[in-house]
Amino acid sequence: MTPDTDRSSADEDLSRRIIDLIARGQASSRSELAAALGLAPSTVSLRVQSLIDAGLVTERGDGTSRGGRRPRLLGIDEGSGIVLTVDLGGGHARIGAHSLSGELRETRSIPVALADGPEATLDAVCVVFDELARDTTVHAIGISLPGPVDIDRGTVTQPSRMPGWPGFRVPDYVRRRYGVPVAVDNDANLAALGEHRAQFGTNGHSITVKAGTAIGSGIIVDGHIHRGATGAAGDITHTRIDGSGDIPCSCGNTGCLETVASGASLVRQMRERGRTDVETTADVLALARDAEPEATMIVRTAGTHLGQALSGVVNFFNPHAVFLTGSMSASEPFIAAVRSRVYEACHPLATQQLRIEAAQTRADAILHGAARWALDNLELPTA
Amino acid sequence: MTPDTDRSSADEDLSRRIIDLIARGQASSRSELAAALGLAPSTVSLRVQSLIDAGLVTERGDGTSRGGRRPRLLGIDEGSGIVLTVDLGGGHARIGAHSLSGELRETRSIPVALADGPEATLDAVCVVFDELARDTTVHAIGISLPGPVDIDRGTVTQPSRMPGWPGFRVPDYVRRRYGVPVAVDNDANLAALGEHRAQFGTNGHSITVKAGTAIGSGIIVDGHIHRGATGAAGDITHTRIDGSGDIPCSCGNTGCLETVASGASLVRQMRERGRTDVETTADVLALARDAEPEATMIVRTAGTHLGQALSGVVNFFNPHAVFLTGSMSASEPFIAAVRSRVYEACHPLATQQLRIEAAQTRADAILHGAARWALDNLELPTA
DNA sequence: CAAGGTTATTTCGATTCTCGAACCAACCTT
DNA sequence: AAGGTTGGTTCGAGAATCGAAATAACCTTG
Repeated sequence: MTPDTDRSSADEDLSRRIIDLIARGQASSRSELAAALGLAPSTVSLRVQSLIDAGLVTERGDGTSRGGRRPRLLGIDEGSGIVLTVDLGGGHARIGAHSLSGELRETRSIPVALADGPEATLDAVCVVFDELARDTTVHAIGISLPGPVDIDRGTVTQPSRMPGWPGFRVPDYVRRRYGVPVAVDNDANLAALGEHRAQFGTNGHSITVKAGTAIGSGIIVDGHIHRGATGAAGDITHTRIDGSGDIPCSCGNTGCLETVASGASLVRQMRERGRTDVETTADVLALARDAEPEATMIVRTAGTHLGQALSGVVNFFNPHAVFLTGSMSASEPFIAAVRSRVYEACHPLATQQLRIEAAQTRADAILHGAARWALDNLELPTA
Repeated sequence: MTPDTDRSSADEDLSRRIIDLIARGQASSRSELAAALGLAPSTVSLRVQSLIDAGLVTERGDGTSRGGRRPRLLGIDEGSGIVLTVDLGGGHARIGAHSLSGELRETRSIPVALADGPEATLDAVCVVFDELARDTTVHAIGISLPGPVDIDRGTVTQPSRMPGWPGFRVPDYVRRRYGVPVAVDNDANLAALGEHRAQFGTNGHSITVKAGTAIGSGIIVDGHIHRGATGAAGDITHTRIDGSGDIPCSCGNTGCLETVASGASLVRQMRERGRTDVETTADVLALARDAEPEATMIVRTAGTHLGQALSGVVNFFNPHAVFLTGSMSASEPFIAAVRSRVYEACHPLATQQLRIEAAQTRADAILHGAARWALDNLELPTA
């Protein structure tokens, strides 16, 4: 239970809402902003001016008249600086440079070994950061870490998987180098944030499921990441699935979703059926894409199982949308099976407005989310 | 997706936080408030004074010195007025009078027929309200309705169950009579709010499950009710339970939690075993309390099934606590079974701080929640 | 028991944010 | 060209907060 440590003052909030409205194209002039925010035109004007002075917003010329003076169009100042992000994975880091509106402008990929410890890993990333920021200024940095993260401290919490990392304050280390706000979170949460904000902005509830070799999810409540009491929220991989054949799971129980719907389990199922040429999730998906009957059936069944697990979650949480990412989300039969099962098993009131879709932000969902999260933590002018 | 319709201005928020801190005993003097809120002493002093002037806060004399001047103790002004609440149920209405700190001072119960329509029902409730408010003023009113509610309009949304109610604006009708803010929500949400606020205040996440003849739940995210996209959140009764015997459920599917763990299903199970003397959930619980082996076993099994359903929810949502209300929550074997299954089936990180307990607020959880909700909607002085 | 340190609260300008009303700017229609 | 319409700014007023200093009431200690 966190105390009252609002990172963002109430005053910064207005600046943030203005930027959000502009970035999402929901308001493009001062008067539209005033209408959308319900504030006096003068208030908005002053704030917009300070955002322009800070290099965050810029004027884009005049719009078309609606019977009177033409509005002066506003846009995010794309030229004044960038946001840097990195998605730290097992063997490599994916690095992104974004415009101030969050748009991904450039990506790089470098090999990293997390086992070398945080300093070595982050130093390697910073080399690329420096390149990307060569002739521009950095406004904020967002970092995605694999596994549970303590947001307030910016540390990895799971002692096991990443030697040297637990307790190491990632934001402090990186901030010392760039002097800008550094925001960290885990990959599942950031993918969810990226997709959600692209679709709904800072309203609404959604779940973003990553279905690949493993299965994980991130939860967005009212436009913000729900991390739960211990930062463990979003774990759906150990949901018990009926009729799953009681296959033992790494967690010690049997019948978990993971054992029947993860990419790893699909590979296992194919090999059990004699297809020893299959070695990765991608192999299974490739076969299914070629309409190989057995692979297609197995992928569909996995979708049904995931749909079964999601139906419980949808009934409980009643989101506006469920987004699917990860390699398996590229398979139409998979998505169709998920959809079918959820709509069949859920209460009509819960599905009446529910969207179930492949994520739009695709492969770089995590980088998009990291950029959003970094922008959420941007220091903004207050008047 | 609701637009920017903050019911409570940012200015009222400070007053609300001050009252909350005082009511929960987390601050009892101006200086403690200033420290807890991170605000200047002068700011707090001014606001406290206006709350005293409004009759919401009062001075309770001096505290003990800690080496200097003694603090002037603050308390909620219990004498200046009350909050009225009503829990509208199928055959009767439970009515409560609360102090301004939310404490339940007096309860009444009257028979009502919801089928008579909203006017007749509410008029009957108001007669009791008038009695309870005879020599005092009413500050706010909270109303619990059975079934889904549109919070913004204050209407029942399900066309089926309550003839004459759908579309009827309950708050408007009652407000015309008393001229104070009237807040409505459904029973599950209010029970959850009442229990959560009593335990955690406006922080933290929890689920409150009502296990009685039927099973329902309310969700609290960060101290506030999570209603979901269509107001349907909290539905766990149709979670599919493994090894449940595929009993058909009212929802059209089979194997729902409801078919194996609801009070109604316990009665059915007992009768199937030849105990035709059992007619209600209470009968089953009475037998279990008397250590009747079959009843005890059935209750335990129901607890295990509920625990199974909750384990999925706990992994996903990662709450600080799961509270149990309803008649079955009085059974220790039931709670023990729930606990046992959840701790067994959940990821350790999700259960590491998890509390699973019978609700403290007991029978009047809904009235407590209605009072909290009403107080959340109280109109407060802004300076 | 008086002096000096400590804690609690209030007083009092200064600052910041917002508003509303008037005003200016730029456009359209006729 | 006149009058209406929309977009935006200027400016004084009001509200909320702050910081610093003043005041109040207490404790400790020589």
